[in-house]
Amino acid sequence: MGVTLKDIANYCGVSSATVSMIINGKPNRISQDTIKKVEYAIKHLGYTPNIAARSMVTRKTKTIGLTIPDIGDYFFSELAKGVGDEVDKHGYDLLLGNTKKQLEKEQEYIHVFQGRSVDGIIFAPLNSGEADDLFPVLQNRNYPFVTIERYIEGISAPGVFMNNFQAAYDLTMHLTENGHKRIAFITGPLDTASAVQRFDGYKAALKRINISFDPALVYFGDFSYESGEAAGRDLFKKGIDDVTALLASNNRMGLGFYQVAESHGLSVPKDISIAGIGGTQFHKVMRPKITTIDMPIYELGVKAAELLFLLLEGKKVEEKRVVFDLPLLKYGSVKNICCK
Amino acid sequence: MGVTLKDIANYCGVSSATVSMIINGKPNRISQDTIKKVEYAIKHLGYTPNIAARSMVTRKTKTIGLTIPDIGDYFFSELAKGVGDEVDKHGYDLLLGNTKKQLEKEQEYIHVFQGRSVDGIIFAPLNSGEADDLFPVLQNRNYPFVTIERYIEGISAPGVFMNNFQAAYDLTMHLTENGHKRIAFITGPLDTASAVQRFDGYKAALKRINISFDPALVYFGDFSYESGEAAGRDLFKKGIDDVTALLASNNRMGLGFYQVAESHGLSVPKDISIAGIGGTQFHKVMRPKITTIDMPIYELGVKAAELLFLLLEGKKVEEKRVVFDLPLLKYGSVKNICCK
DNA sequence: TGCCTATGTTGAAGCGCTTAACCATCAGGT
DNA sequence: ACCTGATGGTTAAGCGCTTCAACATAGGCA
Repeated sequence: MGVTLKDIANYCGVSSATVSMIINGKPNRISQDTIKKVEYAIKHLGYTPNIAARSMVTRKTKTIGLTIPDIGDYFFSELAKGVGDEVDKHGYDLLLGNTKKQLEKEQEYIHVFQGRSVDGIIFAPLNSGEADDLFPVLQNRNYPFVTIERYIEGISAPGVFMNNFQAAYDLTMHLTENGHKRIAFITGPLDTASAVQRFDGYKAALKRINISFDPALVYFGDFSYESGEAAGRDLFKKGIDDVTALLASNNRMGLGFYQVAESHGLSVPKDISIAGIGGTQFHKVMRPKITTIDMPIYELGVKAAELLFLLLEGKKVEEKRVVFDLPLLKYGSVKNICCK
Repeated sequence: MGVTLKDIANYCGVSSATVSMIINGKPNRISQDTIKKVEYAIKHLGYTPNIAARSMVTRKTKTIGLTIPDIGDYFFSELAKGVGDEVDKHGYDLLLGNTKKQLEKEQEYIHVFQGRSVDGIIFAPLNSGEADDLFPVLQNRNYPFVTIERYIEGISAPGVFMNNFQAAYDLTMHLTENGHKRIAFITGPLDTASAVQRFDGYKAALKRINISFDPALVYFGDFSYESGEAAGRDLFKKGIDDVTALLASNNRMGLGFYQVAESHGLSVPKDISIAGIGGTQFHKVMRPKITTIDMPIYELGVKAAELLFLLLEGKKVEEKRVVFDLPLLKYGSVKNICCK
């Protein structure tokens, strides 16, 4: 079907080895004449190297596998974008495995990726918080891979992480600095490490300034819009009382809470302040703009890929685990109630 | 490095041909004994077929290439999800090419995909509205591919499309049925066919009910949030006058307009009705819920992949171009001003 | 016994490429 | 005339798999 090396070798009256060397820019001594001839033939006949054949012998596919729990979700698609751009920059291609948040699917893709001899794998966070037991296997086989936001007990795989603790801590401190003392909190799904870390950050900040932690102010969410709404409904059913601020473990829940608050006739931030940790794009178009923690999602993806390429180059990477601090973005959704 | 066919052939004391046949479930006469033996060895030694080697001889890679202009955009990631799920269902894998909205990148990926011998390609809409001149080339080579929302002059490639005309038409009619006569319109980028079609739908509906088209009511946008805001600012600078409704070519612009309207002290839909065509996820969390055209983005992706697989199976596909009608979702953002 | 058929398995070629090892030619030095 | 070292190539093996023709064996039948 396609044009092969041999075809253009014949066309030029040289051996296919010669052509191959020219294509790969080998430091071999080949006359400018033949180079010109071959290059012309390649253009003229429309030759594209067969990557499969090439990788059979080089044992490199120039392909990276990426598993994503839900490519339709903004967080993950943005992550994929970061990974993809970096991968592209290195001249590699991306094999995408959408795991639908299922651990089994992820395992399946590990096999697929191995069958396709990808040069490395990047594992995006799995919503469920489960850790794949194939990771140690990969590690033993010395198969290069990088994880994103995966806290796995017992093994320390290379990976990039976000400082979830600091994010929640900073946001809570920001609220208290503005005079808030009774701060409600919506958790993420507490079977995931990142949600727990955010919860811990919230508690630690309270402790820091000697506000005692009140379990009654905690609402258990799962990062979904609906669970933010539910938290709102719960809170307003109980009565707001002295609660002056709400901290959401992510902005999607913050938005859900916000809509419920507004529909209860409350105005943000006049009647209640809202802050949330990022990870969605909603905060970009919310009015008032919500005080939030910005997540460098794209950068997380880029960094993960960078890390993987360091591994691929066989460099001794001393910093195998990169933790991203998350910057606080102050907008109008937090009211200063302290010193007026 | 990995375990090969030969390894397990040796282990079992049979030839690799036998093992290959067993793996591929060939209708050959092989004794249950050897089958059992081989299957055990495969499990035991942890064998994974080398796909590259296989596809060298079968000339099939079980891989689909997908080009996407911006995987970080909700529309495209949802599309990718639909494509991916269908591709997965057929046991194929997905090679993702993020083109960053550049035609050249898309062309690059066409070459990459050919080099990787993908079995077929799916081209998502390119924002720029440009048509790749490699399409005819692919067509001549009989390379299976499917386009999504690409209106290409001169060639009729297989593809899936949305009825943009009908969407704008229906929405406009809905507004007029609610008594609106002066309806402002924000266009998409008019160098894309889909934006033009929506514009045409708007105009056709007006004509249908004998409202004369007023160019002064048209604002030129580019599908971005900011261009919606700009339209809003423009309109309020000129003065609302008798404009009672706004139709946005997509909801992202509708949202931008909405925020500006609210900041001008207008309330939706009391003071102005807003409707927009979908394609973003914002309308899901906007309050009031916006009357909109729902885009079956995911289904679009699925259908595109289905179409491709029909092509791959060599079936004579009579319906090579599928047009999706887009359902109208009526919510509270349109006020009835006709008969009260 | 001889032949046919069914059954189970193998040998070897070849997919398109890379690469190590080898060969030919020739100018220049001695 | 002979050797030497560039210079510019070629040959052939082999990557891991599939596939097809061919082969061995045994049972059935005349």
